[in-house]
Parts: sequence; C-alpha cells; structure tokens
Amino acid sequence: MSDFAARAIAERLFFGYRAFTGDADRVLASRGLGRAHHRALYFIERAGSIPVHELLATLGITKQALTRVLRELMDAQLVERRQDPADGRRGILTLTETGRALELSLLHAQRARIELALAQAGPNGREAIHTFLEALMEPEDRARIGLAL
Amino acid sequence: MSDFAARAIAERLFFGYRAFTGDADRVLASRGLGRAHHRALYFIERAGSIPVHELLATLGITKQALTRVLRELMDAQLVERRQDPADGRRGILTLTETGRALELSLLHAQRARIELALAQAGPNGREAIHTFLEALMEPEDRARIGLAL
DNA sequence: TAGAAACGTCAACATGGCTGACGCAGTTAT
DNA sequence: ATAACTGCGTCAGCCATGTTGACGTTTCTA
Repeated sequence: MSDFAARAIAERLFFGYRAFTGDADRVLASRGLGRAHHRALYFIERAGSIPVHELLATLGITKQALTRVLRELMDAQLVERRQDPADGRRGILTLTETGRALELSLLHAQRARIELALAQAGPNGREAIHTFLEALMEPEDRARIGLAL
Repeated sequence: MSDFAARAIAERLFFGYRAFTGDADRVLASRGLGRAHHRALYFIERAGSIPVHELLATLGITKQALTRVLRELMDAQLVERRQDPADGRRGILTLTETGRALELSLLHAQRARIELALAQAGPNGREAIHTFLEALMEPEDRARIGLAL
C-alpha cells in the first residue's frame, strides 16, 4: 500500500475521532467530568452490569486509574457497586438512573454526527465501515464486543 | 438512528482508534517520545514545511503545549525551525533527514493495520470509508486537508 | 488453616494538556 | 520615526489521566 493511501486514512481517523469525542467532551465538561468517566459509563451501560476486573480489561488501564474514576462516579451518584453474590471479593458495577440518563445524553451528543456520516457514506457503505473498523481493532477487543476473533 | 446503531459505531471507533495509535505508540516509546510528538512530525512532513501558527491551528493546542513538543523535537534533531523570509516574526518548521525517517517508520508501523482493514472492507468499501471519516470531521479540519468544507 | 485472589488505597511520578503573565523582535499604521 | 500590534518563546502553576510499587483487608480455595 502506498504511503499516500495510508496517510489519507491516518489523518481522517485523527480528525474524525477528535470531532467524534469532542461532541461528548463538551457535555462532560459542563458536568465536571472527563473522557475517562465517559468510557466507564459507556461500558457499564453496555453490559447492564459488569465486574470490576472486566471493566479493567476492557479499558486497558490500571486498577489505580480506574478506582479514581469510579470513586468520582460513585460520589456523583452515577455508578453503584455491589458484591458479586457468587464471589464476595468481586465487585459488580451498575449505573444509577441518573447515570443511565447521562450516558444516554452523551451518546445522543455523538449520534447526530454518526448518523450524518453514515448517511453520507450511503446505504451500502455501512457494512464496509463496520468491517473496516472491526479489522483495525485488536482481536482481543473484537471478542470483547461479541465478534469473532 | 437507533441508539444501538450509534453504539456499534462508537465502540468500533474507540477500539479501532486505540489499536491504530497503539502501533505508533510502541515505536515512539522506544525513542522516548509520545503521541504529541508524532502528531507534530506527521503534519510537518505532510506539509513539507509549515508555519508555526498553522501547525498550532491544525493540532488545536496552545502554543505553550506545542512549544514544549517542538523544543524536544529540535533537541532530538528531528525538526528545524527557520525564519519566514517574508515576515521575520514567523517561524517555519521542517523535518531533518532523521525526522523524515522517523515519521516514515511511524507511518509504516500503522500501515499494515490500515492495509489489512481496507482489504477486509473490499474494493468498493474504500470510498465509503473515506466519505464516512470525512463526514465525521469538523468542516474546518476538512478544509485543512484540502477537502471542500 | 495457610495461601492466593480481588480489590481499595496511599504515594510518587510522567505526559500532555491548560491559563496567565511577560518579553522581545519584527511589522504595520499614523 | 515612533507607537502599537503581532508572532512567538518562556516562566510558572495547575489539571486530568495515566503509570509503578507497596500495603492492607476481605474472601475464597486447596
């Protein structure tokens, strides 16, 4: 593949991702939260409820970094932790009603941009876009969202 | 658009972008540099030579943040600054031979992943992917890489 | 019942952002 | 010519998000 073609993708990913996250960042800033909080909210909501160790693996950060984020989210009454009944050492995280509402509003802040971009790409483009992004991902992460390795 | 469809894109962007940047991050770490240095190298190389104020606008960071990055790149002999002959206040940045070599090796670290992902998406997918990513971008940034607003 | 596992927590540090304030060289307007 | 503005570097201090390493507690498991 030519360097030129690689650059075309690289810069579009850079600017595209920046704009995409920017939509949520504005909402987050008004609540005194950051992108790290959004990611936690997103994956807790996605799973319904999730063990701490799994969220840790998904986010790919250390437990110290996650603990700080979770403490702030729990202080803000957006996330709750309870014990795993099957193994009392494990914590299970869920969103509160307020947390779910915030997560949705963050998603909706990004939805318009996504919708527009998919529409521009045309009805047949959607599958190609999914395939492309899935192929960029690490196999480990593909498995995490329920795709074949 | 359904929340479900929006989430499908959101998480693929998150994991895909993370894997994509991870390729370069590994090379950068071995040189004691970070992602911020890569972005500067990329856009200087892309332009051939670029005024400081334009790089500033492209990266969307403050001059203080950029100055630190540029100082490190110049100390490492990867970037050179000279005066704009037309306006002595302005600085113009170019890469050294070494800088160009590093930038290329960073691009190549990402190229295989991009190539594979484009191949997976099929020959007709490429246009859709470009269109999609361009539509995600801020109009301002589209203009910056030579696209119509 | 000893050891391992799953946390939470404290401390220190790196990176890459930010704001504000100041200085200086060079350019432009009066 | 001189005053004002511009572009840019720099100092200082702060914030968000990540890192390592060490330690303690609770809970399971061999």
